[in-house]
Amino acid sequence: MKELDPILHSQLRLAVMSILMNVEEADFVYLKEQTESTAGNLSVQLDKLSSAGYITVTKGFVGKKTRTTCQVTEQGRKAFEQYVEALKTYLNL
Amino acid sequence: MKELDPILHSQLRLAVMSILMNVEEADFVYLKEQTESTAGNLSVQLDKLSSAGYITVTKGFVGKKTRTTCQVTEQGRKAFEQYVEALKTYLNL
DNA sequence: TAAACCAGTTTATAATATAAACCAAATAAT
DNA sequence: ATTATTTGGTTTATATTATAAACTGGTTTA
Repeated sequence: MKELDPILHSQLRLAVMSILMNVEEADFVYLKEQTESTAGNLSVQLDKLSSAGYITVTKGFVGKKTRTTCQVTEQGRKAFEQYVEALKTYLNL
Repeated sequence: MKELDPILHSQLRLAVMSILMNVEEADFVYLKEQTESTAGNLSVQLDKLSSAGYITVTKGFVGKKTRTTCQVTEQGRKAFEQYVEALKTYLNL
């Protein structure tokens, strides 16, 4: 039985990746809304995805307000697709 | 975003359920082989699935040797199917 | 200028997964 | 016959994880 990438096998990280797979980029606030997570949890999980090289996190400004935007990397895209393939063997899809 | 049942969102428990969904019953030794898990880990996770009402665990004998067999319950079957549906929204399937 | 707010980060805690250590019975070896 | 090994597990300890609570630094509002 195939291994399930532990970085992706986490509800919140998977939700984030799922969103980022379908969108050019997404910012912190948007991800927080969509995933209904707390800021702290989201912050931690974004760090993990970033450390794993699955996303890039860019801090910028919009006017005077900070804005943190995230994008999936090519590596992240691949990992996600492999995770999906592995899961299919578990789910009988 | 849908919640992912935490009882099923675990590699080993999911693997066990996946096997049990396709088979009338399976014993401890078989599950251990198929999942390539340690006996300790498997024992703990079977307990959790059992406590959740997702499987039944029956201890019997075959000759003089003990034999622990597992079957998925109707509740377990439903939970598994719902988990699959929930996951699909994450995986874009 | 103080109070409330926004966008996050850091830290503490609780839950989880996992393997190591253990146990009792059966079989094999000496 | 007695000791060693294997089988089929369970219990317990540990390391990792997920999560929320508490905090921070700047910003707008009153």
